[in-house]
Amino acid sequence: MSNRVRLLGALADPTRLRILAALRENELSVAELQQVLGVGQSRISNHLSQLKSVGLLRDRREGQKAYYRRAEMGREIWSLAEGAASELGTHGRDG
Amino acid sequence: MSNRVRLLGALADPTRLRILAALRENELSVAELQQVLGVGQSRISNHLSQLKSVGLLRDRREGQKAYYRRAEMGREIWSLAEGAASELGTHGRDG
DNA sequence: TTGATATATCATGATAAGATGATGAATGTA
DNA sequence: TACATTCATCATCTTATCATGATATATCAA
Repeated sequence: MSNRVRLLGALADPTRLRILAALRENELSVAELQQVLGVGQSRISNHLSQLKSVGLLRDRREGQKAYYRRAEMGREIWSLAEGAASELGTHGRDG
Repeated sequence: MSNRVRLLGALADPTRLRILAALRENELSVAELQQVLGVGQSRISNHLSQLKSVGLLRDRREGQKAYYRRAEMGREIWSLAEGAASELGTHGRDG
């Protein structure tokens, strides 16, 4: 599948949009994202992996922790992601 | 699911991106889209239905024919859709 | 070494998405 | 009326996606 199609697919999920929104200002570790989003560890980790694989996130290892942050992306992308994320409840299961 | 998430999901498919690209300038009937994309009728019709349901397309009936055209949308959306569509071969099965 | 913590990955099951072929409804024409 | 055309919808199958729980890997501390 083409990269941009995969990128669009990565954006089309409430959990991933919430992750991206949570990382708007700061990088966060996986455990911190678990806290913020209230979802399980493997679930977070898998979504992070997908977001990283399409280039939306980067990570940084520090000891046991992995910190994730937004990658450099065109404004269009973040604008769209934030618009979509804003339609989701901050803790809503879905959207 | 939230409307914007559904919209992003609608964009995350090669066939739908090719439909949107084909409708860049003119409206087209379902049969014309079949010709242009080289895919079956029910497949086109289902994708058109989904694109319409998320607000990306509008349709117009004229006799037996149904003409589809792009709806009014923020430039971000079309820019993203066209960028993604440009990564797909004009007749490629996938991407 | 042992044990705790943080994260990734694997296996499974449930649900959703997409493709296809068949059928149905509406329109047009002879 | 009968038949063709255009499109939508339905049933089915296959494949992909997502959530969950279990296990594996890596780091750190005692």
